[in-house]
Amino acid sequence: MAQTVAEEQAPADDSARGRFARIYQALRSRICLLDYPPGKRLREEDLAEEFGVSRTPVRRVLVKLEAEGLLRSVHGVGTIVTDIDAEELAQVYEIRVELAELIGKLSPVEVNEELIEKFRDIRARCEQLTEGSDVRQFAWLNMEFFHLFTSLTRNEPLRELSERLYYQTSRIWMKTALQIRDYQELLDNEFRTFQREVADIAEAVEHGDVAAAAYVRRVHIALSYARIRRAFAENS
Amino acid sequence: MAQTVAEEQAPADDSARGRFARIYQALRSRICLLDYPPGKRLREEDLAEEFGVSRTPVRRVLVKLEAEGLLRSVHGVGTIVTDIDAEELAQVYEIRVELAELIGKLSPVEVNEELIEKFRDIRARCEQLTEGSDVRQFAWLNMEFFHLFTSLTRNEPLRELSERLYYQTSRIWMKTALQIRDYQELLDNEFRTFQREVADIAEAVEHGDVAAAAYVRRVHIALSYARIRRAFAENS
DNA sequence: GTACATGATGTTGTGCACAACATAAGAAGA
DNA sequence: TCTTCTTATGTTGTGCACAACATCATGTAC
Repeated sequence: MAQTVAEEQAPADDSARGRFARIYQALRSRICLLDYPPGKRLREEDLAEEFGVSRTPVRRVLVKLEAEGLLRSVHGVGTIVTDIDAEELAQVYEIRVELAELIGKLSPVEVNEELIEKFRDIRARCEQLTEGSDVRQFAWLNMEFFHLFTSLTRNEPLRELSERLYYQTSRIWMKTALQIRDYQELLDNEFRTFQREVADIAEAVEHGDVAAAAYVRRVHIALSYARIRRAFAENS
Repeated sequence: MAQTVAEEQAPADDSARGRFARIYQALRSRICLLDYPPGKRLREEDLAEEFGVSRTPVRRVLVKLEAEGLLRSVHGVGTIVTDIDAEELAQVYEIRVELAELIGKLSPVEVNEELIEKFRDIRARCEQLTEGSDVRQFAWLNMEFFHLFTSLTRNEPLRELSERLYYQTSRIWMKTALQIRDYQELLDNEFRTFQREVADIAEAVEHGDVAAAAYVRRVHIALSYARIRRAFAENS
């Protein structure tokens, strides 16, 4: 199964905390990568069986995911992956844009060779994205790059907030893209744009200019949202 | 007990969601108002007994509060109210300052008479804060005013983020204030400053200038943090 | 045929007993 | 006296049976 790619980084720790983290990351990845698309109904017992535990620890994870706005449990009905309507999506993007810029302004890290190397590495892997590539691979790289970008600030709470908003919106972005006619054309275009973004930011980091990198990111987030919004309005 | 003041707004709903909300708000208020100071160890069974339920629904609430950074459960030890060290506090304030300004910029509400009246009302109640007033009353008004201020934006996710950061830091601010020698002098000064802040913001709202109100708020948050930081450094 | 009542089915929520774990006190040995 | 192992105690974590709830199908009265 493809989702093992997303879950292989899970900690091997077998304590209570380790199990919790493993299940949590697995479910969050599946939601983010659309293995569990918005509206999907999950059954606690199925998950419990899959992870080899009872419903109790699974419920713990579900409560946390619900607190983060990715799930919603309804008594007697089920646990449903949340969807986001157009207005709320716009609101979250408004904030994401601002937070992206703040990552370059609040407690930016001092750039060292190791960090530069990480950006070079992911840039190289992004270059391999060709037209017609797997959407899933794109989503995965996007997520990986996001985490690398947030590591540009030492402000841990800011990283947390950004991460939370990212997991709320990136999946909706992807879901919307897949609904569009000729979505492959749109996606190919997004692939190229993403490659330019990664390249620009990587170079800014190499010059030690974290603020510039953040501003590039800000602009790309805003433009990416504007593009898909327009495409959706034109031919949904 | 004084905390009933904070909990009387709880919904009377007796369904599962209603119980959950009631327990959640009660515990969050207690943490925010220092009834449960940082480091305090809670026992699930005590809480269960107090609210007339078993440990199970209580644990649900605790998991959510843990996800929000207010609690931390440790297997075999207990559930502990989190503390925040100086560095993280500074980081959260950095963000709060920026978010306060954003509340005036992203999807501001159009001011109507009802909203103005609410600001007039809380302003009048703040004027009654005299020197030597109850710290608890101050904390409560502060919280109430915070919620009113966040209602200046229609951006719901932004409100949520602001709320989360507020509950994380305001209690630490208060705890720090109480540790300072001659804290009554500091607090009296803060009372007056807070009254000015409320008055300034209320007037900005009356003029329909939400952006100005938000900027005043931004400045006050930053200055408030700077003052207590200096006071703590000088005579802790 | 339609509206409504009633039961069957499936899901999450709750209560409770016990396991896993951490901590501190105490005993045994050097 | 100090160290170390053991044990007692208290806490959160887990598993399981059942209650509460929502939904859909079925049947019945009109």
